[in-house]
Amino acid sequence: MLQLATSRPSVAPDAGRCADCEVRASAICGSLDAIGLEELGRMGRKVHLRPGQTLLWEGDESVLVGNVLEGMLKLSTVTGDGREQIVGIVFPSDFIGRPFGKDSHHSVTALTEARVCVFRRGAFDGFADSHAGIEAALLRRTLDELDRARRWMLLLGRMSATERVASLLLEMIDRLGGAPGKPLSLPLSRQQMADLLGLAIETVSRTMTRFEREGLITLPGGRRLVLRDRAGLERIATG
Amino acid sequence: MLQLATSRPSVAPDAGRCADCEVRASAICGSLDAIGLEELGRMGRKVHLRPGQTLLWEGDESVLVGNVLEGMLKLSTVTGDGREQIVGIVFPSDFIGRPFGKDSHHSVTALTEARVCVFRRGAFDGFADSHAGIEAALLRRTLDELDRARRWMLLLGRMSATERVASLLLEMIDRLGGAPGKPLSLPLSRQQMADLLGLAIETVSRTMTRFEREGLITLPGGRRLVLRDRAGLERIATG
DNA sequence: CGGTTCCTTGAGATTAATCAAAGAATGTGG
DNA sequence: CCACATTCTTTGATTAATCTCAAGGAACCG
Repeated sequence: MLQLATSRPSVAPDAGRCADCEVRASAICGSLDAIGLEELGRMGRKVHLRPGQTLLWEGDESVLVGNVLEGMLKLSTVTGDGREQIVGIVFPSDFIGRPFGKDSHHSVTALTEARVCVFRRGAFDGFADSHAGIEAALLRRTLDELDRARRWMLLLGRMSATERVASLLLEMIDRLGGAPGKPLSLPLSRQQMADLLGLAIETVSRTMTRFEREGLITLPGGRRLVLRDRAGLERIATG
Repeated sequence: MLQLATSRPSVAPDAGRCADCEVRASAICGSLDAIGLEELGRMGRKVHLRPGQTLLWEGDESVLVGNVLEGMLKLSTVTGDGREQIVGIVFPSDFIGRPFGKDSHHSVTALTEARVCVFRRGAFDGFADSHAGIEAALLRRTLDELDRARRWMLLLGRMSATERVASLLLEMIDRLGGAPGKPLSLPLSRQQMADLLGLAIETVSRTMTRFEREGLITLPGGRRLVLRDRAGLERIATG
């Protein structure tokens, strides 16, 4: 919950080899031609983050934006007295940071080892303004993100603890390619699941063991999960 | 909570007089030149909605998008068994509907008398793609909307009923130009406040009367509100 | 004025949070 | 590879917050 002081993210010197970037096709850069890509490449640098390291802090001036190359990161906000809410999880090819805005409304923190391709916000804003394709791609992404955020608002505002946990498990299984019987390694700690679901950690834990007792899942320990009864989970998640 | 069947929205014949549109400067159309504006004008029509009328239904195909000209509308989703969550409130010059997407993830319903300038979604998508300024303006708006949605996620996930109601009152006071001592007419019913805050209607009601007992506000009846102690409310809202 | 809808209030049930402590899992240095 | 420290997870008991159910009062609408 509490963000410990973290060491400085390490910056790789070999910045802008965009042409053979692993997310070239799916990230917003996919909209650029060779010339634009070359120009953008000169502006960016690659940053490596260890789990727990924070790239952007809530409330700070919005200085960086970028694309996730590898790993998962959380976007989170905190109340005055330290209660945390995770407001989004990002995956490779997702965009992070707040372009066209003075400050960052949430922190961005690595959940796993992660690599991110970052740009100075001001430079990126200018570049985007002269490359309509980037803005168009970013618009589509942002609209999707907004849909997701609003769906999550329904979960946070109107669903019971049981429904919330079932929804999250299904979402993780889908996003991480889980299948019945196949063990899946959860990328989130119980506390992070709680912070995402707006619940206490104990409630998440209890709900998961109840699901196990009811034969919906198996928990072989060590943050691993086996799906047993997808239809059952779906019935619960739907309310 | 339950959406009653509503009559068909009435469509005004005098569609496209964009040049003297009341939200011309602040809506996304502000980015267009005279020619683009003329072209867009031919595509749009104006729709009048009475309070409670729904323009777009959750789950339906995304057929319409548009700008709010006058009034307030709510964006809402519903669980399988009918629990409602309001995921956004829109005001004049705000954009509504889901461009570049197959279906609409939430309903759009008038809270007050409202007028909206609407476009067929497909036609708008095409227009936007050939007018970068529109996409740029829409992107900025969508980013702001996403920030708001995420801030609300913190409220829904981590704040107490008391904090939620205080936050909402402050937001309404600010958005509607309230000031200490000046009576303000709330545009939301208690049920709608509850649906926005993820609370039961009784909890909202009780919290408001408690705020009145504590001298933070006065409730002269009839959905009217007088602010008495802004600092007090802010102290509560912050947590 | 009578009907309808909206709002408030009370009592009791229920859910989830909190407090507390024991039990895994993970990592570290010997 | 093991013993120990640390962190994460589970479980239990209790408390607190909010919801639900129920009913009376206020506002609003022909």
